[in-house]
Amino acid sequence: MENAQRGGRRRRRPRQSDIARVAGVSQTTVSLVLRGTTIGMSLAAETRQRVLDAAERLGYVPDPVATRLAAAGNAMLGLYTFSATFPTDVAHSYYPILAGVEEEAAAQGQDLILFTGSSRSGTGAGDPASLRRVRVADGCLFFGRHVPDEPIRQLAEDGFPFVYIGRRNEPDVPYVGADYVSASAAVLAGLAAAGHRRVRYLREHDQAPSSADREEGVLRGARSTGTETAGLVVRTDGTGLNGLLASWLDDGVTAVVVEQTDTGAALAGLGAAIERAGLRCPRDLSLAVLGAPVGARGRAPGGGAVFSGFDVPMREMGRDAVRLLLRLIEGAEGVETRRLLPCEPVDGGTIAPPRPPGRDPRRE
Amino acid sequence: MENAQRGGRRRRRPRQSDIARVAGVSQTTVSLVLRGTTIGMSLAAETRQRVLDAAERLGYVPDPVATRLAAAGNAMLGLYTFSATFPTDVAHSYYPILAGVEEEAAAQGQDLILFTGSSRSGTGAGDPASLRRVRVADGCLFFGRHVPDEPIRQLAEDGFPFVYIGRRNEPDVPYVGADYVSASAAVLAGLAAAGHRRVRYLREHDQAPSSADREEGVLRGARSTGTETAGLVVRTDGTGLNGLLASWLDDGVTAVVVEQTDTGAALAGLGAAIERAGLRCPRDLSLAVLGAPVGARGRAPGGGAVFSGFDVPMREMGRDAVRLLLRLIEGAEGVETRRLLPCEPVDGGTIAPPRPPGRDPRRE
DNA sequence: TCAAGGCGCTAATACGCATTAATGAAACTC
DNA sequence: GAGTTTCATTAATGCGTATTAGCGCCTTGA
Repeated sequence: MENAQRGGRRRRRPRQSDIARVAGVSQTTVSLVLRGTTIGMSLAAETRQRVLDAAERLGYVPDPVATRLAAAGNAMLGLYTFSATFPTDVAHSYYPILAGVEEEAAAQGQDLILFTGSSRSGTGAGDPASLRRVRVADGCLFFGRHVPDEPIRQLAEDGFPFVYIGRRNEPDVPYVGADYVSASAAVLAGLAAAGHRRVRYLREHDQAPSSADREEGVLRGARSTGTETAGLVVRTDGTGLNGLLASWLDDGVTAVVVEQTDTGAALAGLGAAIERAGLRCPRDLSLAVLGAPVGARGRAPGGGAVFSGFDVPMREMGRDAVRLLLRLIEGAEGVETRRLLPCEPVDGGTIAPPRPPGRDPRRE
Repeated sequence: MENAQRGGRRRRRPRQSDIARVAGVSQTTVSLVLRGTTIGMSLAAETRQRVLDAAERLGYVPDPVATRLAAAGNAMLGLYTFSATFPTDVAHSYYPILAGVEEEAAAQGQDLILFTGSSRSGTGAGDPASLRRVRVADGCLFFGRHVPDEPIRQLAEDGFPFVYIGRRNEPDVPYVGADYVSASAAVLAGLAAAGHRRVRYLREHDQAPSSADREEGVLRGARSTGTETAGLVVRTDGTGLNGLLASWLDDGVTAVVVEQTDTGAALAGLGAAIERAGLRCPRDLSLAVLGAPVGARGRAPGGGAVFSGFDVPMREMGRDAVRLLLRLIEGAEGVETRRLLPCEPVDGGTIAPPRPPGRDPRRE
């Protein structure tokens, strides 16, 4: 239909059969020679040379499309996200995943298809029709905080290979996630070691496995270190943070732990509240961030210090997800299909010993 | 060979012949129905519906490779870069292009295939074989500072549609670039308006169209504003900047213009030298940057001000390149295939009137 | 009643390459 | 010299889709 080659006087690209004619052999022989597939085959050196010469003379280059068709597999991995793929505001947060995926895919000789379906149809991210498109790839990676279960189950039933980036609760769903539980517990341990006993954990309202894991880690860490757990967990939609902050100070809270999600709303809001209150960190209040994306870590309010907490190994998650997906595609047995990667602790400058009891930083 | 289906229970992807069997028609009919190619054909509405139902039920998606082999389009655009696609250090510099491309591709209902030049063959980025893979897409976008000409010419000869992101010198090569010449000239005009007459332009050593354009713009701007052109252009490999800076001050230079490329080496080096010399900007020296990527603009040394200069409309270049490519794919006539987009001037805080003649900022 | 034409659908083929089964010929065995 | 084993090559087929050239049937007009 729109094949440009039909133009007319343009010389058709030479194919194997052209070489075959020139060299006086069959197309099969040409394929064998050029492919180097001497497995179980043997070719006369003289014939091989004739073919190579002819190929050289005609300027033969293999057609990658035909090659892939014949090889019954198209060496393409899909990447599908349930949020719009590249929204500007989360760019920094998800970019390392993409970078890691791309990097490893390239290393493995796979091309990457970015499915843009989520943003297109407008019917929301999980549109089943758009999701089905991923099947053009040999396998697919999924990521995004919130995910529709049903269409995925369909794919799973069909035996289509896929891997989530991020932990999932559904059984039998392969994923590569981050060990938020251990990392969060470690942060609480660090605060306790610095002397903090009254802490608040500020998290967003929504429900996602990664949020649940952080909360679990925080609670676990608090319990095992003697940190108070009453009132520890606080949910926010990003509003009323001024009031919250004030009440915490009234209560003698000396450290705040903040969940960092892709939007970063909680942290940004709290940072603004702290600056408005004229507080300095960590002198007046210690601060820790759970899961700042590597390389996009912000600066603490009023201080310019790097946030203490931990980094999420986004890039490595992307890489590992590709490796796992390829194992699944090749049908490997006995692969561990649910992996949690350790998070890198960050010893920033926002944790200090607590201020003396009774001292109200707002009075100074 | 690498046929993944053998795993056992994985259901093969349904093809048109499967649909045909279920619907009780021929594969041809399935193709006609799904393709919507009713040109000169007529199909019973009832038959059409049966086919559509079967396709839906089986979860059919067309194989992009086979589709291409049969000389039809598959609604996929390629994106190929000659540097590794996502090297960490240039991440911020190229990301907006990717974002723009993705955004527009999604809006146009096209998926995106990321081809990584540096992939399997290991023979380097411009490896011809690796480049040919792009043909599985309907068309392809290219970007990267340095580019091998020959393989591209091959594609062009075959009538394969492609667009460069970034200006190219070769005639007949479609591109979407940035108007560095005008933007650079405008920066020089701005410096002249502030009173600067003795200026230096620091550029990197390599040769790329975008660098040549900036230099041309600088010279043009200098000539038309009475700025000295002798010794204006200085090339650097990033070393010896301390000495350079000292000699400039000796010569009474009051402003420096720096080329910002994807590596940002020149700017980073100069910034360090300025800080080491204890200078403040713009009090002691005015500074302008040619082509800071939007959103990743750094801060001036010792001042914290935003660099004056101009922004490169990377995102818009990405978007426009997609639009142009689609026009080429559909074979539109009379399309302007070589486009330069205007750069956004940035009135930052690093340009001030020159210090009084004879005053040496190092003595203070 | 017959040719002309429209309708609804399919058989056959092309796309370019990889792979398997098979063939003919030469070399070797006893 | 009949049977067996290598060796070198090829015919045939498949990969999944698009397109071309019909085929049989039913109307229509004369």
